[in-house]
Amino acid sequence: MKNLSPQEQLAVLKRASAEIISEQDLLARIELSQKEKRPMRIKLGLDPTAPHIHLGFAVVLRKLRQFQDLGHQVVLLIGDFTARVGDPTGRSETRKVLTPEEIESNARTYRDQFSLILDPEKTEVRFNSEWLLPMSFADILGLTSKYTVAQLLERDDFTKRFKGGIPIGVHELLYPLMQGYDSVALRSDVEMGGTDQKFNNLVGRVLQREYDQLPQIVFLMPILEGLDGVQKMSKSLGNYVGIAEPPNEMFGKLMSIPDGLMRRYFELCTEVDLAEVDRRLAQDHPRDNKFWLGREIISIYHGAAAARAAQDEFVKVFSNKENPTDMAEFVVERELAPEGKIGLARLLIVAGLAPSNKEARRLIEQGAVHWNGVKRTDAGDLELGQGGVLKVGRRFCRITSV
RNA sequence: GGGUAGGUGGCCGAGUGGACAAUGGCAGCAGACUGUAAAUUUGCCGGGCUUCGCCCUACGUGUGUUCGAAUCACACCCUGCCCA
Repeated sequence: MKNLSPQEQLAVLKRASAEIISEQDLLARIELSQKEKRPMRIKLGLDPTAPHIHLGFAVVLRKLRQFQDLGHQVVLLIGDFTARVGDPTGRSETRKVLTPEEIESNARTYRDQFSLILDPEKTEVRFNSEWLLPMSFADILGLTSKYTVAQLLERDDFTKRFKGGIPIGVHELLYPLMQGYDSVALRSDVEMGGTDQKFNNLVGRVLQREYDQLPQIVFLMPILEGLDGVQKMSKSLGNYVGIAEPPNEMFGKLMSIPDGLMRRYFELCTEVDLAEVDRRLAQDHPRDNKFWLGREIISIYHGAAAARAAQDEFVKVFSNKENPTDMAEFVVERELAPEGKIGLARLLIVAGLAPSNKEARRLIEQGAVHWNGVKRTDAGDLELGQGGVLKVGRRFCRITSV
């Protein structure tokens, strides 16, 4: 793939991208890179607190992987400094400064996590405290003098907050500048991000010019909607599919996306030809198409065999209402069940199937709880006998007693 | 620095001395239906318990007034807006 012409590279890269600022610049930079035999430096900024990669994040990472396959250098920038200073929600706790050892161990964690998609050999991991921490107030004034308040307020969310009377911390105003300065420090040729990063990434271009560098190309990927189909996929919203999740989990979650989102997922999460997708979406049963989608995505991370098995398991459990092949196990200690009996509500709690007694009783009353396939609506003592399968809503747990 | 409005459960947002664990909406959870989709519909939605009931903790923080406070007073903290 390395030997592709600049035009061909651009064609590969454009697939599923949202916006490239600008395409001409990118083409020219690729040409420059070939002429100078110097790989382009592709920057992606990351929040140090999110080492759990989901499909939405993978959209960007898989694009980075393409850059690598085309022979370019990926630089993962961990915003450890930015994160420490930044606390938009205004919690009072200040994050502690990382020790060199912690930084090193974090860097390893990142490499491990990201190597599920990226080629670790071609990935450079950097932390922005490296250059932001030593800056003096004079340095900061120098940096801030290169930008105006009006320019910063152009950012959409700042404008909204400003007009809506929602507070904006001065330090928040500085974020875009810090991020932009990262590009200067890294001498990045391309900065990758979701469309929500457009403003920040553009600041990098301006600052690079100020520091006599070629402005980076801003390469934006679409933001993938989460399982709810409305909000962006994110860990904190809980509407995500992690790429390291077990195949069965992934399959189940993917089956719950709205039908209308299937094409989008095909486009952003797989390499399947979109013409083929459109053809099948138009004629086949949505359920079958969603099965197909699930298999395609899972194949990327777990292989085709695992994907197939995940579908079979899904059919077994949810279509045929059988017990899953694998389920969580919980052993009831003797103290908990003196005479082989335990309160059902109590059992749900200790087995981690309900967060509180109240919630457990609620679930029981509402008919969400089955013991060995029989619905139990009594929160009272349960005869454990030889043990059995406890089902609460969609979750299963195998119970055994000692 | 002055004036003014405000801080309520995951979010939005009512309540302005007792009937308030706090109307309503969203989100969430569970049941029915189904393709673990959508739509629809029903119930739940702070916690504990010996659960048709009882108890504890909660309405920015702290004190106080009251038989009784989310609601009143005082102080403090925080935020918006206007003026300087």
